[in-house]
Amino acid sequence: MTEAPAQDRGARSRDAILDTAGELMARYGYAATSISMISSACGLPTSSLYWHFGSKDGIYVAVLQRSRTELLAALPPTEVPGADVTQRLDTFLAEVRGAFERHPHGLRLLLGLGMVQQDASAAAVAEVRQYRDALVVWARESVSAVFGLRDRPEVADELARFTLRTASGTAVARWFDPGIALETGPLRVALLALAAHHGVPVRGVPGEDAPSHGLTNRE
Amino acid sequence: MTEAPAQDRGARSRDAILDTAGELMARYGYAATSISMISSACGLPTSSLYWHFGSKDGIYVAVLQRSRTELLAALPPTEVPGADVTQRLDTFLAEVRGAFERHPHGLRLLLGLGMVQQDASAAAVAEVRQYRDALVVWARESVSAVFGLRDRPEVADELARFTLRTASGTAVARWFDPGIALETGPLRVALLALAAHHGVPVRGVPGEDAPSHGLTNRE
DNA sequence: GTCTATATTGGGATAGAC
DNA sequence: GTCTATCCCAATATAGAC
Repeated sequence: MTEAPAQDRGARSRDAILDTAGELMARYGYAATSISMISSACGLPTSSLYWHFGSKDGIYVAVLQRSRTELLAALPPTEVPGADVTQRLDTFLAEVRGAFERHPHGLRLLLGLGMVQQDASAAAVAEVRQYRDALVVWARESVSAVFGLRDRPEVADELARFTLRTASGTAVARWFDPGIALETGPLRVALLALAAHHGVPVRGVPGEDAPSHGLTNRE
Repeated sequence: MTEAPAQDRGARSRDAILDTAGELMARYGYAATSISMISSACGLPTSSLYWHFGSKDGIYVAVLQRSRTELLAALPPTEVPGADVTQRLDTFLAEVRGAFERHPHGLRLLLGLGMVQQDASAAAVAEVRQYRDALVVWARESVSAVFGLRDRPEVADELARFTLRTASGTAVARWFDPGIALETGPLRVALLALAAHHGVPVRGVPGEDAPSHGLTNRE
């Protein structure tokens, strides 16, 4: 048991490095996170970090890649089940809220590391953009499925942007107040109103209040 | 004319330092912006920076202070003129959009510098929070005036948070796409729907589409 | 794959002439 | 108030034993 299962040692160290690096970079940002911080936080010498990832930049790219993979896997599938719009919307929002809760690092990484431009390599910048793009595509397809917008791509775009802006803004607010959760209640009302505003058929038309499915999420 | 007007030299240098420091810190964040970067960008030696501000931290605090003052001065007053809700809302959103456009650094600074915690002094952290708090108070009072919510503070809180989340999220999106503007059109629809959802009397009740005042702001 | 030790650059900050 | 020159240290990165 103390004898590590053969060559797993390397993989476990790799994961440990990524864990602590992700944690620190999400908290302090890329530039403010030093190799020695990571090293002392995870217990491995700096040379091990370099052996595994080659450079600080390499660590950053690897952290982003893993975060992207995990977050996308945690996000609800773009084919949302449900009979009508409000049902699908509630399912969708509940899952988004859950993913946002369980993976607080994703957006933080994009925020803190997004400010790179200068010292980051081309690979790093590319990975940041890919992360962002993946979220945009996911959001567009999801709202498209929820509201049935296959033939109204501009509307799907607008709703997706709106959802992502809210999520990003909440991630920012979280810096000041770590306890803050994604407020799906107001977002729900807003998305339904926006859809209706564009003439998208919605059963629970605004005017009559939306039924509270226990999703109102006010403190 | 080449002879500087007496003792103004110092003040002009001070402003120049704050200008370039603000620019750089908004772009790269606090940690990634070095003294030498600022020095060579504004043409003054590092010793001048230290003479004026004492430390990198001092520069940061001064930048934040000035940005806060300027942004708050540029934001619309919390007493919004207008006969009915939609009129006041349109005025309000137009001014917010304008301020957001003309002062792109404010939120960027809060984002990039917000990630400080570790190397920033207590004064710096305090200034960040004061900046944030000032924006929160302004937003709350503004929406309160727009929607007439003096007796519904929780509703004013929710609308204010929602507005700020959207603005923050847009500031984040701007990192990837510098051209992006605050989308007041969807925000307008959302705020009206949220108000109506809470039973706040609104003349242009949702269901009948809101009149486009040329504010729809879709690309 | 992991360790100790180290090379080397660039960072923040200061001294002191002008 | 501004300049040149410099100190000190932390940061990235590498060498080579184990």
